[in-house]
Amino acid sequence: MSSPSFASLEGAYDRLHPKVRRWIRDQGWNELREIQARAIVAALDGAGDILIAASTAAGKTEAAFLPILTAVADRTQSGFSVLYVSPLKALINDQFRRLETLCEAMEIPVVKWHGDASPSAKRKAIDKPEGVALITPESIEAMFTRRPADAKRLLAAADFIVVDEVHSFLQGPRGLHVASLLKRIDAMAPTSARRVGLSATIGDLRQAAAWLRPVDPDRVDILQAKSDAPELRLQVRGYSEPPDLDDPDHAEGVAEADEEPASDALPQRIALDYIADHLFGTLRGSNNLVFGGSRRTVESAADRLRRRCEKANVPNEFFPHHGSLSKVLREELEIRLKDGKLPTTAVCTSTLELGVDIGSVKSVAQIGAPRALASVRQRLGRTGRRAGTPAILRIYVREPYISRKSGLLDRLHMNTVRSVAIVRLLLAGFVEPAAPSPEIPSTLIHQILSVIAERGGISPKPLFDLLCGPGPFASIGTSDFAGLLRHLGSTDIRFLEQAPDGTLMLGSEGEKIVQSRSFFAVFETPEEWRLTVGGRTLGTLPISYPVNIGSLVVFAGQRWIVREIDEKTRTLLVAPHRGGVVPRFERNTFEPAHDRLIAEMKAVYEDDDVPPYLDQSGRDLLSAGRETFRDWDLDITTQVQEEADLHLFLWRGTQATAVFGAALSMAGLECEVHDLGLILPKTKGEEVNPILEKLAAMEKIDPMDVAEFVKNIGGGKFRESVPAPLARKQWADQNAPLIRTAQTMARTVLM
DNA sequence: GACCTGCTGCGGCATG
Repeated sequence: MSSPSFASLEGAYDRLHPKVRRWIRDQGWNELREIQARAIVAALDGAGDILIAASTAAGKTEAAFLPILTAVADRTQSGFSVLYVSPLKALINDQFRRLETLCEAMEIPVVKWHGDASPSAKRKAIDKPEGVALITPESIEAMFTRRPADAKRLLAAADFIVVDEVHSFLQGPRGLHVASLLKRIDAMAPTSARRVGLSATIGDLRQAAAWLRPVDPDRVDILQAKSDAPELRLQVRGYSEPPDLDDPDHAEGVAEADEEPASDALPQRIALDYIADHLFGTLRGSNNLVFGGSRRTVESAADRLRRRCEKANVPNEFFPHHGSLSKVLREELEIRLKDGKLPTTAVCTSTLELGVDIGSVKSVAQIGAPRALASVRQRLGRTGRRAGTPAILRIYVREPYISRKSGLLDRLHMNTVRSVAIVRLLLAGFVEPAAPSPEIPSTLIHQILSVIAERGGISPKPLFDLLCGPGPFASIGTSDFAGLLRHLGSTDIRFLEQAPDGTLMLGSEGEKIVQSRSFFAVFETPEEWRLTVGGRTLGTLPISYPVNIGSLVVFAGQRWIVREIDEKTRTLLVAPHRGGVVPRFERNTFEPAHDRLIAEMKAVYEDDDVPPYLDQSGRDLLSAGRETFRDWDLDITTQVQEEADLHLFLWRGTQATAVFGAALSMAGLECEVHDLGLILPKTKGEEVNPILEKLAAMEKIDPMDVAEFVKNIGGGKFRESVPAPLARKQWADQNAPLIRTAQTMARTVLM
C-alpha cells in the first residue's frame, strides 16, 4: 500500500523508454504531473496492481500508459499486451485519439474494439494480435461466447489490464459483469495480468481496491492525486410554484404557448419558467451544462430556453442531451461544445457527467436539489478546469406553493434543506461509498450461460470454482450454487441441461438467450418507438408512451406533430409543429439518499445559520422550513398525526428507511417511504405503538422473515429466473445490518 | 419521485 516518497519521484522521467521521453518532449510538456510521476514509479518499480484516483483531466490516461508502454515496448510474445476496458464507446474513441501518436512513435499497434469499430481492424488484430486493445465489457463478453479460441489467443497473454472509470463499476450489474470477465481472463492466463484502475475521486478507495483485486486488495498500490480543487463559486436559488396550481408536474408537461394569449387568460407561469428566465440571462454567450435530473425536465427546460432565444431574436444556443436522443444529435452537440466556436449550453441528464471529452465549461447548473454527492462532484469536475478559473455551480430549487391546505412535508421545504446539506457535505469532502448490488444472482446466471457457451459444457464443480469464491459472486456458496443450477435446469426454465456424466450444457431456452445479440450486455433495454423526420432519426420514446396520429410532442428541443405510426417497425413519423407536450419517459423509482445526507439535513433544520450562497427566496424557504421543524418539535418528536395519516420521522437514508418499512409490512402495516421517514396512511399512533414495542422487544428479527415482505426483491436481467429462496437469502445477507438498526429505530420512534 | 451503458457472424451483393 505504500507509495514512494516524493523525493524518489524525481527520476521518474528517466525511467521511461527513450521513445516515450521523446514523445513527451514533442508534446511540449515541461514536466510530469505528480500523479504521473508516482504512477511511473509504482508501475516500473512495483509488480502489483495500481489504483489511480484523480479528478477528470488530471492526466490519468498518460499516468497509466507512459510506464505501461515503457514496460511492454520490447515484448515479442503474441497476443495483446495491454487491454484497456472502458464503459463507453465514446471514451474509447477519445482515448484512441490520445494514444494514437504515442503508440505510433513506439511502433506499438493500438486497436479500437467495440460494436461500432471497424470490422477490418478487428480482423487484422485477430490475425496478428499485439499491442493495445481498447475494448468494452460487452465486446469481451462477445469474444468469450462467439470465438472462445480467439479469446484465449488474444486476451490471455496480456501484461496489463487497465480499467477506466472504475468508480462506475463499483456498484450495479455491469460492475459485477466486468469483475467476472477479469476473473475469467485470469483463469485462461499462465500468470495474472497486472490490473490498473483509473478512477475519479471516490468515497472509499479501499472498496475500489477490493473490486480491482478481490483476492488481495491490500496489495493494490493506491495513488490519489493531491486535490488541487479550484475556487468554488456557488449559488442556491429558491423558487416556489405559483398558487392555485393543481399539478405543477402537469404544468411542466405543457409547453408554453406560442402566441401570447389574451390578457385575461394569462397562463400561470410555473417555477420552471422563472428558472428558464434566469438561465437564459446568465448563461447566454458562454459554454455551460445544465443538469435537469430527468429527460422530461431536460426537454421542458430546453424548449423554454429555445423559445427565449427566438423571442429575443437571437440564435438558439441551448440544446437537450439525454439517452433517448439519437447518437447523431448528441454527437453534433458534443462537437459544438468541444469546438468552442459558438456559445453553447447543453441541457442534459447524467449523459454528460462522465468520460467524454467536451472541454471545460464556464459553469454547471442543476435544476432540482441533488441527491448524491458523487454526482455533484463529478458534474463540478466539468468546470473550473483551466488554471485560475473558478468552478461555478448554481442549484435551482423548486418548492410547492404553501396554502392553508398544505401538508407538513410540503411546509418543511425539504428540497431547499437538502440543497444546503449537499453544499455542506460537498465542502466537507464527503462522497457516498458504493452500495451493495441486488443483481448478484441475475448476473451469475448470465455468466453461467456465458461460460457454458464458451466451453461447450462444464461440470458443476469447475464452474463454481471459475465464477465463485473471492470476487463478484463471493456471497454465493456451494449449496446456493447447486440450488441455482437445479432451478435453471428445471422444466419451466430450461436454461441448462445435464448430461449423464454430470456435464452442464445449454438447455433449449439457454441456447436461445445466448444466441441473441442482446446477450452480451447484462442490462436490459425496454422497447421503444423510433421518432423520425424526413428519414432522419431524432431518438426514441418508451413504447408505453401513448401516441396517436396528431399527437403533439416536444422532443430534441423542438416541437412536432405525429403524422404516421408504423406499428411493425415501431416508428413514428413526425413533422414540425407549433404546439407541443413534453413526454414522460416514465419510471417509478427514485434515486436513493445516503444516511449521512439525511443526518446533515436534520442538522440544517436544527441550526440557524443563513448560508451566504442562498438567494433571498431560498433564505425565506429555508427559514420557513426551519420554523415548521421547530413548531412540530421534530428534533425530538418522531410521530406526527396529520389528519388520518401518521408520520414517522426516522432521519435515515433511503435504504435503512425502506428496510424499516419492510419490517413494518411484516407486522401488517403498509407505508410509503420519503426522505425523512415513512407515512402510514389511515393509521393512528395507538395502532402502531404496540407493533413497534413488539419489534423493539424481539430478541432478534430474522432478515429472512422480513425478506418475504420486500417488493421487487433482487433485480437484473434474469431476476425472474432466480429461485425465490436465493433472492430472499441475498437480500437478507445484504440487509442484515440494517435489520439490526431497525430495532433501534423502532425504539427511537416509540412514543 | 432517476439516470446511464452495449451488441456477432454470415451470406449475398456491389465495387475496385
